[in-house]
Amino acid sequence: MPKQTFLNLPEEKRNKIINAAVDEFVEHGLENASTNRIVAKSGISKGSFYQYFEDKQDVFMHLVAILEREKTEYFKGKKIPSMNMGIFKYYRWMVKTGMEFNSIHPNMAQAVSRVLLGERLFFSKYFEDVREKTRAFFENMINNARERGEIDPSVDVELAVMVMETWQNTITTYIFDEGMKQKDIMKWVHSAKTQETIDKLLYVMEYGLRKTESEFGKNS
Amino acid sequence: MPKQTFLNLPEEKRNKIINAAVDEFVEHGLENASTNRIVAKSGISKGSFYQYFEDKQDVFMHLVAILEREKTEYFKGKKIPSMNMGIFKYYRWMVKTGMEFNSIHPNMAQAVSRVLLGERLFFSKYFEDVREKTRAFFENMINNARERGEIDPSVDVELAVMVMETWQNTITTYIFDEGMKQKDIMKWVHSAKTQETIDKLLYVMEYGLRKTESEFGKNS
DNA sequence: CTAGAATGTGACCTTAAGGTCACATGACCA
DNA sequence: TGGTCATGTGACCTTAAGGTCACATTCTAG
Repeated sequence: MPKQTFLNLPEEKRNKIINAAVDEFVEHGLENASTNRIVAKSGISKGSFYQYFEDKQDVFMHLVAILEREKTEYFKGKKIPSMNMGIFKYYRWMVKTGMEFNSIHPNMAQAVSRVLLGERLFFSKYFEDVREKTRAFFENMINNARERGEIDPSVDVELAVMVMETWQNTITTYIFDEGMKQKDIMKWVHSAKTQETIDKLLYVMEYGLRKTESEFGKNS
Repeated sequence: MPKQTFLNLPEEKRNKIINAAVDEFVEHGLENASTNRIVAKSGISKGSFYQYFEDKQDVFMHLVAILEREKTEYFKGKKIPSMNMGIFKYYRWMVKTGMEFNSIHPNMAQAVSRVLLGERLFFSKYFEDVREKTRAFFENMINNARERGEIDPSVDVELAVMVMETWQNTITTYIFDEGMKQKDIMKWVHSAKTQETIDKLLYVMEYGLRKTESEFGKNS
């Protein structure tokens, strides 16, 4: 957390520093952010920077705190549309309100989410072709299933591809995040518990996608 | 892609270099990987490194190519369990076979997936508390819904939390990946098409989670 | 055995990072 | 006005990055 010296600063100066840091994190993430560039952009000296913060991680933590505070306020400002709405409606409301908030504070939200959720080169131009191959494969698979009458023809192919891609990435990440903590990853992957978790995750996707668009329309 | 000089090398030497690079990428990702450390670990000189590769990205690309080739071979080796199985069964088989492959080549697979899918600090120890707060919130929400009889009591709470967390992260990332390309992000977020995509994504989750575990059992 | 090409090497270059500190500047009070 | 204490400053430190190149070593062919 920032030192008292920073909190004593006039708001304008504080904002200038924060904004410079936000820009830096948006562009370079946390690890590759440069304190030199931050001080240059915000027009303070290096010495001052270290009188305000421990290091760049300290700045970032402060940023997360600010965003969290503002988000909480924003949510409080919006009254929940109807009391006792179901869990899914509530979740939907939360996600959408969060999206709205992010679009109001695009830079700050992006800076934080870039660091927390990671910069995934998979989606960068360098790997466009790799990604396109996967997507084309899924698309083909879904179209075949439609032709065989296995899934409803009204299903949104693009959406299904997105879901399948997401699910695959989620499971891969899960396997590495969790699996690498284990001493014997092969044993862990083949264990009943792990397989059950994966099965369940896949069933959530399957049942979610089985519902056709027309059914979505009816029930919404 | 690596230069001819690298391809001429004896296999043993090539492997030593590749393994050193893999270790480096696992630990530091692509951008923070150090060629100095790679050459030190693999026991070659800096000059040689630059005779074999353009730069570290070149090494990484080669690594992706190797992994892709080996994965394709692995999949070819496994025969598909039954012909004409449904799309979801096929997807399940693919995901699981992919998992198996990754657990056989944990380092290489992790190096590549770390770079492509990103190192997400959200899951690091620094942000454990932030993440725990979100998870606790979801858990509470789900438990309440269970008590109100809104969702089946047999539903796996931990799994539902995981799905909700994933879905939220996916949507946030999607908004930034796509939204930042637009000139007016607020307009884009509020556009009918964007809202529809989000709605559909949320319905996939909703219908997926609505199905209870007991039903999973029946249909699998 | 030797000439010449191919390969291997590490000292050295520039650049930039994070971080420190002796000193300059300005605010505030006796 | 003079003195003291908080704040601001940027030259300077170490470290390490990516990359180059003149030279050493090894291999190949005549």
